[in-house]
Amino acid sequence: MALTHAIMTALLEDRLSGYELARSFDTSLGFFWKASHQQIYKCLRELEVQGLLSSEEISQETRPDKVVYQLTDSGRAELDHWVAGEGQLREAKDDLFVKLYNLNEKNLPHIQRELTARAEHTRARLALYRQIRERRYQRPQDMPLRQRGIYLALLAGINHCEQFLQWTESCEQLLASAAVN
Amino acid sequence: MALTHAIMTALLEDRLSGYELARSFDTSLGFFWKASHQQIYKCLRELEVQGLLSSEEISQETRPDKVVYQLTDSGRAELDHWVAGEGQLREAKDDLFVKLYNLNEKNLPHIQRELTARAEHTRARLALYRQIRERRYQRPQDMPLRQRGIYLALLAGINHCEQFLQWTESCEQLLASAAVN
DNA sequence: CGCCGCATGTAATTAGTTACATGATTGT
DNA sequence: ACAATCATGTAACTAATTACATGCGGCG
Repeated sequence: MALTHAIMTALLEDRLSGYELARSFDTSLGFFWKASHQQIYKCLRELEVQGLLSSEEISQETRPDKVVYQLTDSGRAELDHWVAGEGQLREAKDDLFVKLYNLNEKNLPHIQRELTARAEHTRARLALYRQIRERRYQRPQDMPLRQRGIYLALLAGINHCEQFLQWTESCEQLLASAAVN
Repeated sequence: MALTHAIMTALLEDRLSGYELARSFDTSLGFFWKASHQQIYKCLRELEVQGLLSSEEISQETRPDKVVYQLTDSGRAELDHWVAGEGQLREAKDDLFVKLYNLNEKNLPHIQRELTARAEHTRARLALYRQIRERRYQRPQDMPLRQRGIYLALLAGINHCEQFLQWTESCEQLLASAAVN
């Protein structure tokens, strides 16, 4: 489960509760690895049993108590070991492309709508990425290595969105004429 | 399971055996939806039970017998229904970006190697995509709708590869100076 | 004779999703 | 009063991976 490594990565610099992890997976690292809170809590318990994380209960006055986790030395070692290993490529799976294989006169309007919706979603995502870049990564070349890595991941997200939006324009062009016929 | 729909899509025009499906998932549709042969065989049996596919055993002299599947009317209807429904976006998961969040002096050489390997893999993939485009999609605007859809999926693959390769160059630039220090 | 491609599976495990559940506090 | 946010879980299920297994025919 690479989710374990994503969680440990999120804990590299901060001690976080399951809830906070789930929140941070809605942004930042979560742009590249999504997980539900259920999965995260389960994973956290397993990681603690394995001794890769340690936990501490924090009492809070105004809010419910929470349990924060941090990397243990052996967690750090395991993470280093994972990073040093060969990453395996998992092919992206996307409904949209499978649907395009089904394109015909009848479903054309619907698929065009889906393309538009995806473009819309991608535009929003791109705006968010760009905002993060402007706020925090004006001069990546001056930053420490880890920050540069995070910046590069962000840049991959930005480039991917830009490319996707260009592609949706190609789709519009190639499908526009068909809509008339 | 969207794999069922990918399988039905692959059977839109051809009657195929499980083995042939697995092979075709190494190319074409498989660029966008991967599956192992075990998963495919299992799925085929379930789809037949549900009446969405029908099968026929084909005796072969020089090779082992095989079972070919084809879409039934209700399979076609189900596929149409799925295409007409709302597609759900599943966020891509990629080790590489999680690893970038772990970037430091120690693992830098390894991560650079991984980036290079991915670029290499992407170049090969891109060459394949381009070959397919040149051989079969010289004039997509003159093709029937379904072919255009398939072309657009291919184009997404091409654009994605091109974008990724540009990104790996950004990585090289931003990480080159660090390697010296 | 041994490996490769064709062709099909079982079994066990891991990963991930969906539905449901609880209970506190803060803001409108 | 009601919804939203914080905080944590259980249970059931679906999807996917990994390891193992079988047997035939062609090629070098």
